[in-house]
Amino acid sequence: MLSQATMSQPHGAVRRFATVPSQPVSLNSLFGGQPVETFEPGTAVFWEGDEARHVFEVVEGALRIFRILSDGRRVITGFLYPGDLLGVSLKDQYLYTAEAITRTKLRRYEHGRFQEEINRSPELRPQLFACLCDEMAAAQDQMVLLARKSAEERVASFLLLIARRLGGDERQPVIEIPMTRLDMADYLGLTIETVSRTMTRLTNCGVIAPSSRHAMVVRKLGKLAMLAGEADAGDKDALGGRSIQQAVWPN
Amino acid sequence: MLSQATMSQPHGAVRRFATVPSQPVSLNSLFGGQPVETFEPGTAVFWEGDEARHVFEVVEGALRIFRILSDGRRVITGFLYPGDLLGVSLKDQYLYTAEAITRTKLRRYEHGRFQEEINRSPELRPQLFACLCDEMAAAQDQMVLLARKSAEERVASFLLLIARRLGGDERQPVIEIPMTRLDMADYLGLTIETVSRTMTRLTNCGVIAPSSRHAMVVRKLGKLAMLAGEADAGDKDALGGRSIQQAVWPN
DNA sequence: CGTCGCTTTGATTTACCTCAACCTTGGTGG
DNA sequence: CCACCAAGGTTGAGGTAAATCAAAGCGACG
Repeated sequence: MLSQATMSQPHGAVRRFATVPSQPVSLNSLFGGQPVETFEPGTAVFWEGDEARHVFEVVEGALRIFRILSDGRRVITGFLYPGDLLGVSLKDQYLYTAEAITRTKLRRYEHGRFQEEINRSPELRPQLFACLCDEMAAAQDQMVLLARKSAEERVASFLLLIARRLGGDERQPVIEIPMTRLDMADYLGLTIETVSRTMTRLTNCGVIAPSSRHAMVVRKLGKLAMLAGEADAGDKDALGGRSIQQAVWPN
Repeated sequence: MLSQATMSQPHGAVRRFATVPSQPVSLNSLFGGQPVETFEPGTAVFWEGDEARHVFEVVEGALRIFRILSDGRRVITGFLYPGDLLGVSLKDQYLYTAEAITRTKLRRYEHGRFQEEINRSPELRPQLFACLCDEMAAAQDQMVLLARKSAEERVASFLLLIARRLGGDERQPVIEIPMTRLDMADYLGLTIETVSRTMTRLTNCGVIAPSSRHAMVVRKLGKLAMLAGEADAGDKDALGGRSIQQAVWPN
């Protein structure tokens, strides 16, 4: 819904679409001429295993990217927002399904031509490379979350990610959560019940204050960061910087 | 980076160092002229947060790639073997620590020059791109494993990955496992005890037969694949192919 | 106003973790 | 050559976080 972009997320691409100055060639500007296509909530843009014919740019809305195990277990490997690119990872088949969460608008670019453009432009290449690296970094964060974090830390990490993404630097950001509890659960490797209980607990602690089912105010951003287990911890607002290695830490 | 890439499905590119034909320019051939450096078991090649000055090629041995949470929890995000590249992922800081598991030999390339070479060569570029994509695919497999698989499925998946990697197509591959149980546990998001118990169970079922602490024979590859929960399931030998889209599929 | 999908809350179960003891292996030195 | 030791690995008993099972609350929409 909101049109801000940038959050290194699996499959995402970063890049701010809205505020492109026009002259400089950016990845997103590539899509400028393409017609906008609309996808209703719950509809798939493509399926895992489909031949990978296009690259997409998210113009508006939100999508989930997921894979499904043979017995139905679903794993959401990422969410996409305006400005993100979709389907860049090549191979000749898509390796995940992409589905619209809200009503979503996309621009499409033929895969081969996309590759050509990238190849041709020495400006675009490093941008794409940087995108992939952000994506890789996000994937690693997610592996850390899934491998070693508790339910509370997972939910807190998720909310924090969203808050930083579209809450900007505000101390008590209002955040929109377009996805359902089931989406969150499948992203965080939990069940809906556990997600729900954890959110309730966060509410009772005064860390968050829900305004509707899909929106809330983060009242204690610093506390949320602490709960997320990311070692930045400062009580007020965290500096986005990835702070590393402090083996021992009070607080 | 290119860390866990190799572990998944050899997409061909950049893999195996040994079988490079010599004339054609390959990513690995770039490192040809560089001197070989040796790292003793347990020593770090670089630390998370270090300024990313070099890209490395693994010539011999095995490494672990990991991150550590503030309270000491460790997550191994990948293992590297001969032919793999390390540190490709840019940013200006390494975002994980790389440590030798066995005595390891590496070749080093200065980061900036590596970038230049890549930029210059229209042959190398797609190779690097393919590498990153393999890596991304592997990261996603790992997310699926961590988010939704049981302990048994995790261990089975891990053994299967190794078996396919260095066991070739044999039906009862002999596999070497250079890492300790703790490494496996931190890679699979489990504890050593659970890994140990699970391996014992697999042994009792006749699926594997340990020959030493760090080597074993996989006696029932098909069964292992089934236990790994990867939907290939066939009772005999699985076709390495990634089977996809089972949304609706009798199997 | 009733129905349907999503969410919350509660009671119970369970897979995995934790704690603790013991066993194996490989290296070292007497 | 064997006794000893330390590090890594296995096995067992018990605890717990999260899953599962079950029931109700809450909106939105026809």
